[in-house]
Amino acid sequence: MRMSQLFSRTLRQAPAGAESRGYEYLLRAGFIKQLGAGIFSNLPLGFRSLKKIEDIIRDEMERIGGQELTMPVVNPAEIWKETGRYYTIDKELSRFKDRVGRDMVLAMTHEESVTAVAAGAIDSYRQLPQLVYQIQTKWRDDPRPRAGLIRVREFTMKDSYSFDADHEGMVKQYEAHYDSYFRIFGRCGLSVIAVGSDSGMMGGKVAHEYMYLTSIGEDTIILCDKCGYTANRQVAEFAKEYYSEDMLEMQEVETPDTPTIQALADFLDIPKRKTAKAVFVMGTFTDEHLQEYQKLIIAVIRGDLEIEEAKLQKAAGAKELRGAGDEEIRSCSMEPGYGSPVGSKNCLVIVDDSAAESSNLTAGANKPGYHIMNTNYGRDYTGITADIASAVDGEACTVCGMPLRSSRGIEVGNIFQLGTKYSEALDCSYQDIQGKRKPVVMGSYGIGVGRLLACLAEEYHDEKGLILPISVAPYQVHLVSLMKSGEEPQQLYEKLLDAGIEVLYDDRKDSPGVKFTDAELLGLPVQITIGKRTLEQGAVEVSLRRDGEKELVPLEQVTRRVQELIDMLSQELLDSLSEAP
RNA sequence: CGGGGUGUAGCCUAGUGGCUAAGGCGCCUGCUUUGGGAGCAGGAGAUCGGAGGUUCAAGUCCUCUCACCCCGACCA
Repeated sequence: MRMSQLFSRTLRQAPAGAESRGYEYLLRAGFIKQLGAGIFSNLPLGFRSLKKIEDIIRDEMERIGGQELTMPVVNPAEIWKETGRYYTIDKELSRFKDRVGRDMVLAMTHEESVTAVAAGAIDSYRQLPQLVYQIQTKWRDDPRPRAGLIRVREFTMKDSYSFDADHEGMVKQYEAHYDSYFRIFGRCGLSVIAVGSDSGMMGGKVAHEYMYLTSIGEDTIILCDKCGYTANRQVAEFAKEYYSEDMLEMQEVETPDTPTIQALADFLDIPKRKTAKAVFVMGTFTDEHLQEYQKLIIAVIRGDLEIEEAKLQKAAGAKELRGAGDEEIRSCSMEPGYGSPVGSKNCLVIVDDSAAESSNLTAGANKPGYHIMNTNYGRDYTGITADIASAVDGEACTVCGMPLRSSRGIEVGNIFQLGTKYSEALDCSYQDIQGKRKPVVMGSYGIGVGRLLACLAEEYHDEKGLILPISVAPYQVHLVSLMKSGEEPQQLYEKLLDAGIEVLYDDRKDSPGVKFTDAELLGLPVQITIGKRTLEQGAVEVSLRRDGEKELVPLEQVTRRVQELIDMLSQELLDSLSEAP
């Protein structure tokens, strides 16, 4: 490609709102262009990178037996009603009616459609297992898109779906994906870790997320450096210490101006772990007639710990949670700041095991300025016990007991063991060897392609611009010509093309400074500089973007030398694969 | 959906209610220049996000509205 003809142009200044360096460079280098909140165009350079990522994904999907197909972005709402997601997913799922008033949705993922397709295609156990995948546009009307390509509303996702006769088969395909994903991310040059995760709206039990660890990430990961335990904070567990002793009589005490645990502990001069904290939230639930209703939830946890909302939501079985207002709390006979489940009415009580298993905790008296000492779960109040505590730095690992550490990360892929949720809802079944009809057992597996590129831009840049790995850079070579006349640059360009090398040829009439700066901004792995000065020695300069060290290469050896460098860079990425966990 | 912020040319910015809306980058033409974002001269490009209003006079003040960004809620 000639740079003088390139569709996009580089920007000297970053458009306002480019928060991270990776995003800034993608914009300035002309990879992407924003059209609306969370809506981007992929310009030719960005599109080439995305295609390279997609081809790596295709390669690896085919390796584990995947067959590519595509499914429609617009779905009749009917199948989404049958699986219930039409009702359980909120505004994130965009709905509309077609011209005759039929309910339609924009697919945010394709479990429904793939299951409907498979229902017609699969009849017999002989056809199983199956694995199909697509690289398709998804639309999710996220309430808050942000961070450039990290969190968008329209995006390209690789999604694959496995179909098996039984759980064991599904686990096999799940494990194949588990390894395949490391190969995919590795070939793109991105280091990720797999962490146990919440299955969220997908349903199912076992799930992993592939996280790229970065300070700009929006998920919090809990890890154990000793034994390798990793989990999203939403589901991360830790070893809790209980403090059990003989139960004492409840006793009300006056505790003025102590609406927080800290104030209470200071006032009574007791450790926080001797207190019980009550957190009030309103949960939205769906009854058997699919009618929504709200109910106050009081979450009780020992005062030295914090509530993890995702865990609480799951334990309560609520569709969504929001903070409760003071009046809502009082209407259930409790008092904000001095609340406890003792004497509560008309609300759902969820008790963390830390509070349930510890004795004689000081809890609110449900009147301002008073607390009750020596409350005990089971004797003084009841409720559902569950683990609703948030794992934080320094808590003990459940596996090995060593202190846990937290880190920020971005989810670039996920794998779910779905089971039969969708196959049962949409009647996707097969006949087994005994002629018995059974639902197929499914798995679903996603990779955000654009998000992956965004993570790579985040990982691979310096103060001058991008330094994308050779496997995903839009071109392999940036040929910079400083000549104002002469045939040599053009001839070299054609020679490289003939050798099958991907070249971006800067044939513009700009000054050397402009060209070098742009070459650094785009950051193509190999740079060739050809100018009068080099030609006097019958040579060109060749350098790698990542270190900038220049070598003089005779004209007739350029193609071979550049090919060597490309092979070396490619091999490095492949070599790193064996190191994957 | 709550809180905060910003909308002036392709990009970044300036602009006490008062003359024809200013500058830098980029763009076009010509000349010069060519190993690190060149120089000179000339030029194009803005219904100041939109709609109402106040005023002799609105980019500037008021109301409404739209869009985008950030924090939170939410989420892959």
